[in-house]
Amino acid sequence: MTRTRKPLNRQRVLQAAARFADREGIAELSMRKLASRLGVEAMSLYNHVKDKDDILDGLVDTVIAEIELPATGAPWKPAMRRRAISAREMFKRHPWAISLMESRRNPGPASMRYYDAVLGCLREGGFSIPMAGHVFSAVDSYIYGFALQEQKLPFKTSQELAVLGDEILKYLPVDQFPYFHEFIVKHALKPGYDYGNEFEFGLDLILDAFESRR
Amino acid sequence: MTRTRKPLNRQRVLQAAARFADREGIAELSMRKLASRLGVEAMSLYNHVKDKDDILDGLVDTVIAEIELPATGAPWKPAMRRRAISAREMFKRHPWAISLMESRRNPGPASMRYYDAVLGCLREGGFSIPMAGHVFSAVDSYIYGFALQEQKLPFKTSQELAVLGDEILKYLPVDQFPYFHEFIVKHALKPGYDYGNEFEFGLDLILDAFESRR
DNA sequence: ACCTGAACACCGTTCAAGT
DNA sequence: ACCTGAACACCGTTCAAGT
Repeated sequence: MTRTRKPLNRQRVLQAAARFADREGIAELSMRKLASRLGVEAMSLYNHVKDKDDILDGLVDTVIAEIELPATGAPWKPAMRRRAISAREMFKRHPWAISLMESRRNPGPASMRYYDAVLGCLREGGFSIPMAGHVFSAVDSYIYGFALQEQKLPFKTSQELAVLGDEILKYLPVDQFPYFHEFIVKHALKPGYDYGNEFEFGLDLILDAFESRR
Repeated sequence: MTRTRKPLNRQRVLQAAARFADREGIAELSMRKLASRLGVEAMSLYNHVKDKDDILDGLVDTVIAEIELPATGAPWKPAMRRRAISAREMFKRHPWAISLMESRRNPGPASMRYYDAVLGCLREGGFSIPMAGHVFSAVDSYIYGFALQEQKLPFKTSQELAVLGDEILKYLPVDQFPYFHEFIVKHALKPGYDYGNEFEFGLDLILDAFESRR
């Protein structure tokens, strides 16, 4: 009995790798498991990608491609705002992406298009070259760092925090950590607290500051 | 022949792990290699740490402890500025730290002290609790994200870029990436360009913005 | 052209056995 | 109390052999 199957290719390998990482986490991703997900042996993957590093580089470019590009010629501020929010949503969908960004140094085509579109939007929006560099650096640093912090937090909302509740206060003696204790009790535990809301506050603060310096 | 040697302990294991990561990179760190660096077999490490995750958690706390804490009661702005610069220098010393921050979720004592000191400096500096939360979130996001970007860059200065030189321009056709091309040729390749200088620009932009909203 | 079995040099971790 | 040898269940990658 012969089974027919779609032949593999680089793109199908990368798509499967992204799905796997979404579900199981990037730490679980191995050549053997990925291959078995594709109904094939690990060694077969090497016909379509160079090695595991190549897969990881490819994954970074795949997720960068999901970020909404700012339109060149559109008003720079709402355009930057939208692509920042779009980037953050991508990091929420693929929590493993942030750790991959860090370790990968080879930009793929989607990353190149991203860089060009952001710089283009800023240049056409009236920023000098050095100033466009400042905006790019500050805004992207903020996006990546926020995504990293959001992921690192053991809780995101007052509800999640309330579940930990007394547990967490035990590790937070008021005499040793008075300000941290105050922050948790008087602020983060209050209904409606959601760390995620901080994102747009900081983003708008940065964008406003650049607007007045343009 | 019996060799006497200092008995191991958790702290010595963590110190050796940090030195190893500084020299060889975090990806190279294995229980076996670390043990051999300490003149012992891998299994011995399990007498002093729970497992490899415990070492990684410990490493995060070790490097956080290297960040200069803002003094409570000191003027908030220079204090925030100094600790931000101190944090960035720590990430330069330990490039592997940023990737570890991402994956670790259990804050150790040094991280707790850090949170408390930063919040304390802001509260005593006249910020309301929610505003202190805004500052903390924005500034720390910026620090982590900048460290991540700096590490991801294939070049940091115009000199390093000049070495890549034509190599890089080959992958950057002007018709396909006009703005990126412009940025590299007219700005980043100019003598004196150093991406590291962006750090304080963005930092001061954020601090100034918060000052006017305090 | 694509896939595979066997092999190599690694991992983290456990467990019983040593001192 | 601390260290170790052997073992287990994994890794990524190569190579020659299959179709």
